[in-house]
Order: sequence, then structure tokens, then C-alpha cells
Amino acid sequence: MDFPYSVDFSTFAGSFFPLIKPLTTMDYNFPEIEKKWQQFWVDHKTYKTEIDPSRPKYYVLDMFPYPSGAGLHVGHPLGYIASDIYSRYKRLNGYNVLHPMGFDAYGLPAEQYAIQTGTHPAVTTEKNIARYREQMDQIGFSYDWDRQVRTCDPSYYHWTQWTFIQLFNHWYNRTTQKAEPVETLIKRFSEAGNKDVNAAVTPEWHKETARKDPSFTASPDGVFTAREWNGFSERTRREILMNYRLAYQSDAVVNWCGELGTVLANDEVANGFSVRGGHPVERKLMRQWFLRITAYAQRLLDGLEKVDFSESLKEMQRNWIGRSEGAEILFPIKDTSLTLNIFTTRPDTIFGATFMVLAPEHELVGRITSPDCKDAVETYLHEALNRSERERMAEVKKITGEFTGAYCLNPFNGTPIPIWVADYVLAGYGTGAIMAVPAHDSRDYDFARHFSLPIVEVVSGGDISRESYDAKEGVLVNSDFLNGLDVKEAIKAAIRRIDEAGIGKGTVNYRLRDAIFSRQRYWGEPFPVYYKEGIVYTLDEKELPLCLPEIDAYLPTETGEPPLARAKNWKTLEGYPLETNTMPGFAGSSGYYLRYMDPHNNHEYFSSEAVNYWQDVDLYIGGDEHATGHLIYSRFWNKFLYDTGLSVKDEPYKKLINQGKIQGRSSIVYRVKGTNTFVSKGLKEQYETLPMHVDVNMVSNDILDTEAFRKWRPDLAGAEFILEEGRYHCDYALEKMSKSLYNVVNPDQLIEKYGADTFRLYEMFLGPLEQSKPWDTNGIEGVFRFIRKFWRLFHDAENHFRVSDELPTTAELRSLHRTIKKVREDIERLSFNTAVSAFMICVNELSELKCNKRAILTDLVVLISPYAPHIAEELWSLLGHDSSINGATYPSFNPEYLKETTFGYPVSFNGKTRFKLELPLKMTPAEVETAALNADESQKWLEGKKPRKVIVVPGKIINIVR
RNA sequence: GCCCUGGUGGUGGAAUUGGUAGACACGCAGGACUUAAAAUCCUGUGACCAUUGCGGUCGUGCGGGUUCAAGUCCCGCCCGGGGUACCA
Repeated sequence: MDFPYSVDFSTFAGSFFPLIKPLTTMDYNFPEIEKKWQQFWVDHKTYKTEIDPSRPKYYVLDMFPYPSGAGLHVGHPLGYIASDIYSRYKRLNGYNVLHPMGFDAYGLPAEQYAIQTGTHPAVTTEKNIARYREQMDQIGFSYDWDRQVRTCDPSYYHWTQWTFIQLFNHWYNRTTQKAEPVETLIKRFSEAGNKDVNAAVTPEWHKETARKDPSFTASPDGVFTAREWNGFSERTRREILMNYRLAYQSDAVVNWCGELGTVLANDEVANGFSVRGGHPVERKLMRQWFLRITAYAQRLLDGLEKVDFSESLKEMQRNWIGRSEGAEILFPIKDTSLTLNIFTTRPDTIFGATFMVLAPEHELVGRITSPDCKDAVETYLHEALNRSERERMAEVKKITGEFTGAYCLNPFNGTPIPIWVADYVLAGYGTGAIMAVPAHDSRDYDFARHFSLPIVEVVSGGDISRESYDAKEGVLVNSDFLNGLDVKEAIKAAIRRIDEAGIGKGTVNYRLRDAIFSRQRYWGEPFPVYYKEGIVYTLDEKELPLCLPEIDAYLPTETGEPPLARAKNWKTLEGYPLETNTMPGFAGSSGYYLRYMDPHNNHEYFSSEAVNYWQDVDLYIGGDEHATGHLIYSRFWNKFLYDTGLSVKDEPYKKLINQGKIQGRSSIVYRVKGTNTFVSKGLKEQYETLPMHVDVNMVSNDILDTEAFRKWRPDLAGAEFILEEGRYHCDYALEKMSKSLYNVVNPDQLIEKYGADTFRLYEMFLGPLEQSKPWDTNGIEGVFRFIRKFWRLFHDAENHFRVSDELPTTAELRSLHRTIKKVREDIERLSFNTAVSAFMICVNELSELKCNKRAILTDLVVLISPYAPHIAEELWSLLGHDSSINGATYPSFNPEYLKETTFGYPVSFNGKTRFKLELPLKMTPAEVETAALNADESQKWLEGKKPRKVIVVPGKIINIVR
């Protein structure tokens, strides 16, 4: 999966890092300790995971990364560290934890790089993966690397292709709300035609099929009988079936990106530009592969009720699916036998419809336009249809349209209504036509005002002389049989009458579109598809995987075919041409969590034993930028596999956490204009200055290392500084982390200086996991101090390991058990920052108590091991254990040690705390009240008055009301 | 526009169900140790007033409200971040 950060290629080798100095005290020798234990874990396969029915399973998943050339910066590992802590915690609590990692290895950047340099994308990808792996290994993650998957490996995409074939061979039965094999559909067609088949099907499919296949003769609404079906040719049958398949081909208006040379899915386009690269995107009619994800729209929506995702993410998915309830209504067109079908969510406002609007693409436009309006309409259509999507978006406020000269009739009372054509109505939503109710829709209102069309109020409550009244509340007026009803009742009543009168029906519309599944690119999964006399067939499952062929250049052919058309012998064994499109990036990431369950299986996607044991993902951590892409596709993919009986859970991810983005924190210096002199932040007002970004690695606590600055660039060698109190204070700005702003901090340098354990703790200490925050290296010193202080609990002044076997004191036990309780609670609610501070408090207390008791420290080491695994292993071993701490048991807290006999009650007067009063906890509220009123201090605050009321909350507070 | 979030010291943040606002850490100031530096340790650190001592007032974006008690709940605003849009 791709990360949203735009960091350029930035191998830091040879860069200048003045802050990395050798540590003068090496009492806690982290470089050696961390290296040693990382090697130990590899040698002993400490994190290897197998199915073990004797233990409960727990599946912790990270969104696998797209390995970009820039490597990891400090933002990437945030979620990985959190999931690692949680995995380790679960293991120590007796769970068999599946915690895998892999790489989303197909994608555009490696291919763009190939086009520029000729380097094979596989080579770039391999190199980048090696770099990611090296960086991840330094952090000390507990992944079972034996289960690694890469989407570009034939052994992996074998099953991506296999799933595609299954999708191709299934249709969606709306009656059972399930995918079923195409064979059942063929059987029904041959026995009873398609009349009673309630399937998710391409709208208006029969028109396209009839156009392409003149021998196809269905009725105007696409119905055929069994007899007709049995008489169809093979070609016709397959053309028809195509419109029912869950993976299907269709001619459709798609997002075409000329720069990238490929079509893009809706979630890969934002505001008319490609998300990746920011290239312009146009609408273009092309034959493409699609996934019929719309069949699952309702289930994708309903499933959100069952999963533990953040409300904002669920809301994003709900908006993306965009369910709206309403009605389709048929309006007869005056003086013709035609009807106009419109979709509205407000059938109650039908008596306020003063004009109708068709999208410029609507098929009726050409048929109903009256002769005297023809020229004007054609001119308008010419303009509107040639406006690009981007122009349309840029000029949303521009109101355009044209009267067709035709009228339709209100189906209830026969009132003639003029029909207009305007591009504010979209061809792709609903029926591409609306009834315009200017009084109660702001867009219709603006249009009516612009063209001086009548505005009729039908819902009271607003002031339609000023603006439209869009709210769904109020009482209906001027509306025949709806008069006097409130809006919600009126909607129901209108739909009932529409159904009864046979002039339409109540319907549900979704904004969700089927996913465009083909790309005209090289670096992706080949489709297991070939063409025999122009008819589409899938390969036999035995022929998988269909490997990506080698080609001579990563560009389209001279004739504009996709790059795979360059491959030699891109044909089946029988000589039929293979599909030249490849699958999109989300193909490989849609079902990867299932493959981790059984990654080396050569016979099937995953065994039923594996899926029955591992079931689903218990905790999934990743960025919320995947809300409308991967997370929807993946849920769809799983639901399909669930329908076919492969996946055992309807929803793949039980709980999802979105870690916050880490923003950059740039350092800025001020140059006095026209000089080589730089003025400290506090004095800059006295000069005319220009700000300049400097490498954040030369700045510590906003103080510039002026020596390093002079060496940074030759032109700065002679730089002069105007200091404040002998120091140069930098300014800062919160921006995107980017090489050009010199604010990229990568984990390698921090780990080199402070060690992986400090790095892990600091990333967690930064703040709540889900919150976006700027990266600020200031403060890591505090965590580093803490970890050394922790080390010193076990060591004497000469750094000799020394623990005592004496029995711990009450104070020591209380400190430990308070920490156990707090840290357990914090991990359970993924509040890692507060757990780190609990460790700090405990170590501060134990240092104060000069505690080096084995009984205390042993538990503390296990407690901290998920956060700082290297130092924990080392101390665990020093404590005399000869196996990994990974096999230890997480300590439980004993409430006995936390029992207090007295409590320091805050005594407040009228809600303001004035003093504290130590009282036994077993006192009754009445006794507490008496004690509080009798306290010397109380006399002063009572000012001789009698208290009106005294509130005592035992163990919490005393409040005296004067 | 609509939807979702968030707003607490100089800074990152804590306060889990309404019950001692500012835990923990950074930074800063002062001190100890040291020839010096690093490291370590100690003290102070929300603002304002008072300061010889006691102390007092204000304070969680703004304005109201509920409550014995509000960062937390309710109403109305303001600002930041994210998503989304001629979706009828």
C-alpha cells in the first residue's frame, strides 16, 4: 500500500549529520545489545508462528507498504511499532499471534522509473524491498518473516489471478443476496429465460449487446425466453453472460490519464487529476474490465455496523457508497408515446416541479427537441459535451442550459412541464434526468432564477423569495393529496401513490460505481484471459500463474496498445492472443491478509485448516487514506470469498485503527537581505530578512549548530550570525515531510544515536496513536534518559549487574503493581503514550527507593518488553534466564498491594479546592462530613457561616456548600 | 455547502464513568560534581497580584446554560485538520 508522504529518493549515505556523536558514556551499550538480540531472534526463529489449536489465536495486521525508493522515514514505523507492542503483549498473555509483514510490490513509481531509466521494475522493487527490510530489522519487529508475501511474486499473484477467474465465473443473485456460480444462471436461462432472474446486472446492457451483436434479438427491456436463449449462438450467450459476471468487460466512460497512459479507478482521481503524480485526467469511452462491487453496496454498508472502525472512517465509507432512498417516476412526454424516467429523493415535492432537466448525454435529448429549438440545443450540447471534467468542476458556479421545446406532463394532474437540458445534471447518477423543484433545491433554485422559471413553494417553513428551502421538515402545501402532511409522511405517501398508479417505484440509488479493474501498464498482474475469435475466455486454473512476460520497453506500442502487446508470443498454447491489460494496484492488496494464513500453499489460496484457525484479522493498523480504496475493495473481495465458502468471516477486519500522519517540522533561519549574515529569530524584526529552510539535522531544540551550518554548503562557509545570548534560535514551520524542505528525519540516524528501544518508546511517547502530529526530535533525550535510568536499576555505579534477593517492601510492591495495572489498561485501549509515562513514573519511584530487588525487577522487565524488547531480553538474560523473554508470562497485578487505608481528601468550598484532609477510607460519609467540618482549616473558609450542604463522595472528594 | 475530527502552560501531551486541571517529558532558570565539557544529580517553572511570612485572584478557543461540582454534559458561535460534492 502506498503512503501519502511525498518523500523523494533520499539515501542518506554520505550525508552530513553533525548531531551524531559517539556517546561518551557506554554504561548501557545499546548498539551491541540490540545487534546481539536481533541476531538471536533470527537464529532461534523466535517469532515463527504455527497453527496451534491448544491456544487462542490473535491476528495483528499492518497495512503492508509499497516499497518506495525513499525508504522509511520516522512517520512510517509509527503504526508498525504500535502493532508490534500489541502483538508482543498478546503473546505474553498466552495468545498464538499471527503478525506478518509483506510488500505491496506492484505499482506505478517503479514503472515510471523504468520508463525513465530502463531499469526493470523488478530490479528497482527488489532493491527497495531490501532497504525497507534492513530498516525494519533495525527497529526490532516481531514479524514472522517466513510468512512474507510480495504481490509481484508468481506464487502470490497466482491466487490474485485465481480469484479473478472466480469473480468472472460468478454472478450476484439479489434475491439470495449472494454470489452464485454462473452455471446456475445458465441453467435458469435455458429453463426459464431471464425474466425472473433478480441479478446485479449492467444497466441497459441489452442495448450495448444488440449493437455489438446484430443476431441478438431481445425485447426492448432486455428480457428473453428460454427458447430464445437456447437458440442463441455461443458468442451471443457469452456476450449476455458478460453483463451478469462479477468481473466483466464493458464499454464505459472511464478516467483516462494520458500522461500515465492508463485508466484509473475513481479513488485514484481527485479533482480531475491523478492522485499519483498529479496528471490531468479526462473522460473517455473505452472497453475495460470492471468488478461489480455495486452488487455488494448494501452489504458493504450494513457490514459497517458490525466492525470496530473509527466513526470518521465509517462515515467516509458510507459517503463513498452514498446510499439514497427515493423514487423513480415516469413522466409522459407531451404529444409522444415516450416517457421520461427521473430519480428523486423528494417525491413529496412533485407538485413543485416547474421544469425538468436532462443531462446533455441523455438519449432522449435528440429525440424530443422541437425543430425551432434544435439549433440552440445542438450548439449547447456541442459545448457541454466537449467541456472536460476539470473545466466542469472549475466552473461549477456557471449556470448553463437550454430549453428543448418539449414538455412532459405531471403524472398526477397532467400539468405540462418544460424540459431543459443542462450539465448540472450528471449522466452517471440516477437516471440522468431530474424533476427540478426550485423552491426546495438550491441548484434548481439558482437555475430557475437564472432563466426566470417559476418557483412554486410546496413545503412551508422557508422564505423562498430569498433562497430555496431544502430542509426535510415542514408541512406540504399546494400539493393536492399531500397537503397538510409533514415531509416524512409525504415522502411515504407519494411513493405509495406512485406505486399504486404504476407511474414509477420507490428505489434506492448508490453513488458507488463499479471498480475499473484494468490498467494499460506493464508492472501489474496479467489477466488470466485470452480471446478466441474475439470472445473472452479465462485460462484453465491449472495454467496459473500466468507469468508477467519480459518486454523490450515499458511503453505502449506504436499502435497505442498496452505494453504487454510488446511481449513475444503473448498467446495461449493454442495460439490465442492473451489479454494485454494488467490489474490495478488494489488487486494484490485486496486479499493479502488471507494469504498470510497459509503463504506457501501451492495447491490453493489457503487451506481450510488455516482459515478456520486464523479466521479474520483481530486488529488492523494503517492509514485512513485507504478508506475509500483498499479498505472498500478488500471488504468486497472478502465478502465474495465468503459467499463462495472460502473465507469464514463476512467482514475481514474486526477492529481497525488509523495511526495519525507524522508531519514535518522544518527549521528556518533568517538571512539579512543581500548579505551572508543570519539573524536569530528573536531579533529578526530589527532587520530586513529572507527566511531560509535549513536541514533539521543541524538543529537541536531550535538552536542552530552554526559550525555545521557553515560546512553545509560552500556558499555558507563565511556565514556570520547575530546571536541571542550567544545562540542562534531558529524558527520552525509545520509542513509536509519532504527532502526539498530539509525536514526529513529517518529512523536510521536516530537508532544509531539512541538505539531502537529508545526510538520505539519515543515514537509511542509522542502522543495518541490516532492523532496526526509533527515530528519533533526534541524530547527524545528524555526517553533516552529514562531507558538508561531503567538500566541503572540493575547495575551499580561501576556498571556491574547487581540485583538483590531480599523481599520487596510494601512501597516497592505498590509501585510495581500500580504500573502493571496502568500499563495493562493502557495497552488494551491502545494508549501507548500513557503507558510509557507510567513506566517513567515507576522507574523514578524505584530509583528513589533504591530498589534493586529481583522480585520487582523481573516483573518490570517482562512488563516493558513489548515496548523495549532488546534491553528487556538483555536484562532477562542477566537475571538468569536462558530462553527468550518472548516465552515469559505477562505479570498480573495484585489488588492487595494497591489497597490504601487512608485517602487525602480534597476539601472544596463551593467547588473550589482549598486544602487536603487525610482520612481513613473506611469512614462512613457521615463521619467524613463531620471530620471535614471540624477541621481547623474549615473554620476559616466557612467564615462563621453554617454550611448549607455537604457532598461527600467516598474516596473522591468533599464539597462544602456555603 | 455538507460530514467527520480537534482546540488544555513556552512545547509534546495527561486527566478512562462529571469529582484535586496541567501527570509524564521537553525546554528554560538556578545549584551540586568537574580544570573544563559531556554525563549524572538536586531545586524551581500556568498567568497575574502579593512576597517579610501567610497567601489571594484568574485560568482548558468564545458566549450562555445544567449541576454541590464542568476540560468533560446541553445550546449558540469562532478557529485548525481531514473527507466529500452540481449525487437530485
